[in-house]
Amino acid sequence: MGRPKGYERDTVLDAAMELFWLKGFEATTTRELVDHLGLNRNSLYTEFGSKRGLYDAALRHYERRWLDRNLGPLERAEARLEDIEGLFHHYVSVARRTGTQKGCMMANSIVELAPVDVVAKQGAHRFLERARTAFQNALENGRAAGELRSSVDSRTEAAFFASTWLGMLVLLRAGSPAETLESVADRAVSYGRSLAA
Amino acid sequence: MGRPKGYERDTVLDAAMELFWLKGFEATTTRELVDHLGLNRNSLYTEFGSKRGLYDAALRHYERRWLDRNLGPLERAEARLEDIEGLFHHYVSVARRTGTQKGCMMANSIVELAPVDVVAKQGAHRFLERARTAFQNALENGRAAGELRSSVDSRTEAAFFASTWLGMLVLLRAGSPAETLESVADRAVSYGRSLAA
DNA sequence: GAGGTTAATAACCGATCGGTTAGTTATCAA
DNA sequence: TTGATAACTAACCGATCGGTTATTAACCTC
Repeated sequence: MGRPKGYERDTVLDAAMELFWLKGFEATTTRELVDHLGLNRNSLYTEFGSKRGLYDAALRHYERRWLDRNLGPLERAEARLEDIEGLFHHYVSVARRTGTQKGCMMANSIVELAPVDVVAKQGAHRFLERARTAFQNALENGRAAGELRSSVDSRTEAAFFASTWLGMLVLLRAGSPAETLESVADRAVSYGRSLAA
Repeated sequence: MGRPKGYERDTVLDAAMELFWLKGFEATTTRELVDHLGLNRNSLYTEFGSKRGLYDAALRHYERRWLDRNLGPLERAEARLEDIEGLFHHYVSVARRTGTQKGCMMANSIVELAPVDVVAKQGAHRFLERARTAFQNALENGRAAGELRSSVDSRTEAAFFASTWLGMLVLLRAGSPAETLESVADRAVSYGRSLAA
């Protein structure tokens, strides 16, 4: 009942994600948002409550839309060392393909908001824990499959992979040349193989 | 001639650096700045021209004040593998010591400004090049001293170290526990040693 | 087709933003 | 002591910020 919405929430979140991803939270104005999102000012506030409410929704949208896709393979029960390699190589291809430099919205959110916003900080910790767990899962499954030496401490190694990956996300955001990303990925991959049985 | 300044430029830059470092460029207001810097509004604009002028000066101040200290050892002609290890361990101790999470102002600047600001992007590339070169210098000096295998590609390895280090800076900014940073540093150090002759 | 309901429109709000201007105060040289 | 210079104070500026408030338009049910 009532007038139907002239927008689709998912489409709006896509556009909001793009804007916040590129420019960050503070530098994105509500005017820009209403101009690009396909909904009017009033609907923005009735649907999302506030600029920050929209940002948080866009960030969750990003997690579903991108992180699930990128980290997903490492989180499967069948994950292996090659899935870690795939992740690193994926970001090299992103660097090679992309024009604009957006990096990772979640990493951007950490840097911009985590130190001064308790909600963002919690989201950051959830994300970092997820990433480390994903790497760890792939390592442990790989070890169970006999790919890795039994002596490797998967939790520690996972933290190392996660940190290198985070660094790549910053390099991506800086617009570093793809060759740099490739160097990092190559070394990360060869490090992973050095853990092999 | 004329009335003497009631502030010292270096003191002002220290305070501006702290504020911009913690909160970023956009979220720091000129009111906050004049409240904490020990100079008045008018002097801020005659001395630095604009909010952005002050930010850029504060960022250069950060480079002198912190990056020179942290990267300096790796840039010496006598730099060795142990200087790389020292850098990684240094950031673990920062994580263990610190209450607030500021990370690295330069890394924060990359994430916040590089994609939408050509000046910031140039600064980012200068910084990243400096970091990679520092690692590379330590590696090549180490190799010349017989510490490293002659087969290692110092440029590629340096990019890898730099990325892992960048990741640590993000972890620091997220307020990750010191143990996480320690895991990363330990693995980075042991990776460095795996390059030994 | 009338009444109820909800979204779209657009004018509007106080607050705060980065930045400027007018006038006062402190120092120097002569 | 006076005049030039430069930094101080503080009031002020238009623009823009995030958010709200009527009012109108589009849909449903009965």
